[in-house]
Amino acid sequence: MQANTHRDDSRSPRYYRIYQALLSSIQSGGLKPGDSLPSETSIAQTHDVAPGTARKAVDMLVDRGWVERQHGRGTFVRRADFSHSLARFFRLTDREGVQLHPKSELLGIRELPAPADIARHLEEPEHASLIEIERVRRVDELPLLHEVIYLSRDRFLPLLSLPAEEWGDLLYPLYEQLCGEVVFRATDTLSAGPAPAGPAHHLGLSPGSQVIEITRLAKGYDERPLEWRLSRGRLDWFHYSFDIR
Amino acid sequence: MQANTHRDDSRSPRYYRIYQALLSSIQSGGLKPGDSLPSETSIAQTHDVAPGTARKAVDMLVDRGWVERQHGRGTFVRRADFSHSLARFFRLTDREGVQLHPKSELLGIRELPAPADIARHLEEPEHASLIEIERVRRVDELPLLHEVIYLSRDRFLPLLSLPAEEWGDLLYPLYEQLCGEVVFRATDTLSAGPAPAGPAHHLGLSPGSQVIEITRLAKGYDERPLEWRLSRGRLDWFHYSFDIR
DNA sequence: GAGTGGTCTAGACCACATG
DNA sequence: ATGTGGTCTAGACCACTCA
Repeated sequence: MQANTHRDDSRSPRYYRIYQALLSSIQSGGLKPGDSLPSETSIAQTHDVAPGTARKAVDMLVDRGWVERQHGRGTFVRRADFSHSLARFFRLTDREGVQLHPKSELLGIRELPAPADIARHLEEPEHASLIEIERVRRVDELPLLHEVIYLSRDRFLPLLSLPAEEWGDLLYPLYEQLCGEVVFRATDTLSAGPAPAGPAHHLGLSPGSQVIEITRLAKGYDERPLEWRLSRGRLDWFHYSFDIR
Repeated sequence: MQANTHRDDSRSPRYYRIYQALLSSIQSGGLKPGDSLPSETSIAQTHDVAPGTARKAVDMLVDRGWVERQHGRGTFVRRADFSHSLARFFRLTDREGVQLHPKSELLGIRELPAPADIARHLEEPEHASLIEIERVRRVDELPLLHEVIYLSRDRFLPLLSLPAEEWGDLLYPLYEQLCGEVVFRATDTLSAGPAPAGPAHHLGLSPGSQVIEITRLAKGYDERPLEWRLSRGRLDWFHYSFDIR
């Protein structure tokens, strides 16, 4: 037989269409974090292509960080990992370069009607009912960040009845376990501005001091906004480096 | 014949060794930016592997940003591209999100013996002779960044005799054309601190105002430090966003 | 038309993980 | 032993660029 049965109407490459098909079943939630993808040979069979072509589609998912290969075991949908996001902007390592983990202190949680700008970010109707969480993150008792977090009340209702003692250092596992909402990606935006009295106080600054502001919009698999937060940090703790090319 | 003549002593994969060979000839300067790589078929022949294996090695170079494929023409060593580095930290887009290009104004250039910390960064002997360049970068006449740049006097001598009118907006092309020094990568580090009188004045601030500080260490192909610079910018212009996972 | 990269096939054998 | 991913072969044809 001849080598080429790829009788394609001028569409995109076959590996690319397979990549898209797999990706959309991850994004739609059909394949959840930790789930295993079909094996490469079975992907090849279902899409009627050679194994190498199926493999190339999986390669793309790996390159883009959607899945992770484990030799001999399979290929698995990755969980989002934020351990190197925010933290990287601050001096969170000790003198030997070891990563330090900040502790979270819950300052308060309440319901409120959505302010206009936050409603817009969360794609909620104006005055929709939101949950506001305020907390401080510390390393060695030194206040590193002051955070205000907004969530849809309807989707995160269980948080309102969680006793203060049971709030851990990380919120996203709580979202997942209590509310079934999984954060998949986020956009952080950095800028600077004056700190209002409350946050300034918690950071040990006088009101109006310049602070770094980090806003985050976190989204689920389906690209639906889940969380909006504003974190403020002391300028003298701020530090970040990265490589170019 | 049998499919497998890859009688490998348990070393790394063949595509990986080819990748390393190509990379080292880029890093050593044997292949310079703009040069074309050997074609994939000729790479396969010289290394005595199947075309697919050679291609995979080139894939790795492409993925890591060392080279660029041009369909039908060849594969070429990339030039470093800094257009999305520093600039991205500042509000350099207009309301429609179009990228704006800052103009550079040369404030001064002089020789001086290397201060200890800068000598260390540049891996030059203490008190080695350096060139110091001071400039301001503006968008629409608004001062965006104040920069102080340090270079080895010996390697960048031609800059000292360049008339002020001939300094363009970009330094790296000058380095390459006049001095034969090519910047290949850099590390930027962000932090904040008070501005000395000179920089503060140029940014329209009072001395001691908090500013964003961006230090950059730029290196050549051989990883030898070429340039160290300190850029200062107004906090109220500072803005950066990025995606996580 | 010759040469380049881009896609794809249909196999092979190896290394690793698990029951 | 079976199934998974990892490497590799030896071709094919297509799409693009350039002389």
